[in-house]
Amino acid sequence: MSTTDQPKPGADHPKNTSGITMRDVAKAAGVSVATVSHVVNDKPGSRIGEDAKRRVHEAVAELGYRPNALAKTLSQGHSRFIGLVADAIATTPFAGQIIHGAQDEAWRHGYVLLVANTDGNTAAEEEAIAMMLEHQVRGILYSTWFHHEITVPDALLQTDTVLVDCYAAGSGLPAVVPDEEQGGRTATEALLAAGHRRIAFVNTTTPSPAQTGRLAGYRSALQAAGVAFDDALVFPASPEQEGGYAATAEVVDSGATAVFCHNDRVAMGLYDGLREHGLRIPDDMAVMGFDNQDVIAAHLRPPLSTVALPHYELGAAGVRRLLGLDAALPAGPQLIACPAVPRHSV
Amino acid sequence: MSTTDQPKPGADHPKNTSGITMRDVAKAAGVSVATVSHVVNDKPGSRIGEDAKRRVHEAVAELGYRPNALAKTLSQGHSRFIGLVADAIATTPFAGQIIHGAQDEAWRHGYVLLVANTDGNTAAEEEAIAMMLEHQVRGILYSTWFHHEITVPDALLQTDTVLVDCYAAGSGLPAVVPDEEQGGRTATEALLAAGHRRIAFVNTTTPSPAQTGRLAGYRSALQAAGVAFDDALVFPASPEQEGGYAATAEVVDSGATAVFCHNDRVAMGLYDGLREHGLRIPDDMAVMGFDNQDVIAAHLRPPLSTVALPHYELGAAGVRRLLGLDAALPAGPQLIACPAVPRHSV
DNA sequence: TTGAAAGCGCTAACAG
DNA sequence: CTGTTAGCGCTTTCAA
Repeated sequence: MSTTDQPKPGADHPKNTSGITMRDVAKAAGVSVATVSHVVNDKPGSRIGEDAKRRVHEAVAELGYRPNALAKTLSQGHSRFIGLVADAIATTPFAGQIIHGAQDEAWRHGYVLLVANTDGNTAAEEEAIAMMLEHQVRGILYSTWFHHEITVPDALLQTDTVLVDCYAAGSGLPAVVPDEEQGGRTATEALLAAGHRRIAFVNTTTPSPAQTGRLAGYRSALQAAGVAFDDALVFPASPEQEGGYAATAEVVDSGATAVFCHNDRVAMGLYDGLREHGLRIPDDMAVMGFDNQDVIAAHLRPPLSTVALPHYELGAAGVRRLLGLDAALPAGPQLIACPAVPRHSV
Repeated sequence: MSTTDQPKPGADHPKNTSGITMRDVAKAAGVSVATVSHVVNDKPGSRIGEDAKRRVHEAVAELGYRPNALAKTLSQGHSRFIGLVADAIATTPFAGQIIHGAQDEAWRHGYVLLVANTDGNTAAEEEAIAMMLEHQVRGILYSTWFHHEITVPDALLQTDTVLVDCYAAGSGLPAVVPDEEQGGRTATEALLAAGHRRIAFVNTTTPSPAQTGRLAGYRSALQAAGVAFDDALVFPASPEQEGGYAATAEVVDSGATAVFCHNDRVAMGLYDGLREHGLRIPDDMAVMGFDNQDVIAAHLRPPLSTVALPHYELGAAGVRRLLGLDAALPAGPQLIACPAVPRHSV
């Protein structure tokens, strides 16, 4: 009597999967499990007779066999899991896009994504990483919903890790982040290209790579265009609608004919302010945003020209980096371009 | 010579996990693997001596042992994975919140989330489900980013499934969806409570549970308050800013003193329109939104009072349902409440 | 061209 | 109280 037909002792868990194993297929096809394994995985260099092959395929179809990925992992010694730990998948659409990009790319290479949210809570983070390690992940993507510097949880060092949308200076860990400076330059260039010379910049008051990077980009674009940088043209504002609204008067008084806003939300606030000043966009004032938050940018009146934060790409590049798929890579964080998204505010 | 010290044949894959197994711990602690298993899992009813226990714990710490969750799954016969297939995790923040809720709740019960995005593509969907089945998931959460009816992919029938934010009429599959009608009622009641009697409703033109449910809620609130329903007070509009903006004139002309908007984006458009009409919110016109899209609602001027779509809760309730944790459940879709989020537009 | 058999790391009887 | 011993489903030599 084979071991398969005697009922397993405590076996009464719900319908797991089909329950058919490779052995069942082997039996049905009249071959050994080794053979089944070979044809199911289409093993290169396996010399299996056409006939046996056919019989196996038939049996697989007949029985509705599904390989058990976990058993495969165990015997092979390495899994096809990639862990993604995020500090906030809920707050903004941003993190969702990182997940999306990571998932698609992982998928493309036969990996599946294990996700965990930590809400920025250290304990949850430790736990999440531990869980991923226990699941033998190929590596971990550690991501944050806005670009900033972090200190790496120790546990991350126990596996291959890629930082996504964040970086850790001395850690030596590979990181993938948006190219804030190029983004700032791109935004400014759009304004310059429309003929503006007196361009205001409403920057955030929050210290961050976005704050310094976008400013640097703004300056470099100005310089490249031969326009002198004027300190009096950059205005600090909280990075939300309220900040943009509040900055309106100053911007208008500065005599600028165009504004580059630190982000789309600021631009949205500014739209309101400008309207109250009786100014039309883009005729009286051109405005560029940043982030390309669809809910906002695409539906303001007029639709907002902006620069996109490449979250999807960050996620995708993160897994490529983890899998060692990208060619020669620079030292330091890998920069992902922020493309212009022209609409009608310039 | 034990089998452990001879180098494995083709073993040269990257640093997986620590690489130390239970056997190593057993050896170091001078006990058997069974004993280690018992203490590591703190098995109830296992009578292990304090001393042995201590030695095992020490060895675990010393060696940095991590249990291999996959091996555990294999030997136990069932995994701690829950699959989440989503049609669009990127487009809106909504799907992200479903993932978040599902992840938190799964976590709470010792499960981990496997996510897959399908972009609504049937082939990707089949593939995603197959992959989850192969990973022996405990069950699958099939979710959509907006509430609507779907037809269930066959493959889903092979495991326990819960529909999240969608439903399939004859399928018999459990579903968890937002209570649109209660939401509509809640929104309307807020307006009623502020003393309004002539309340307009800008509804979407898209047929959906949201369209009919919110309208039903609006009517029932009116009726409960003894206000006659007036067909001339409901206006169709595309469910975006543009729709709300376009509906402004009609709403104003209707003589309504308050409006319930199908969603926050419509409300945002209406804000613009109202402003152009020189009307103040809420003094000249009170407005209620729906969805509670943070980027918008919290930052309009004045901040928008609205009703929240409970995406986080949908995800969480989905896994609870899947795990059979919720008490007696009604036939038909399980309704999740849409709570009011009062701000300053009423 | 195919099969037998030894594991992968862990759990779960069952025997001492 | 603790150790032995079968497996879980699959891959992979190695022999036939």
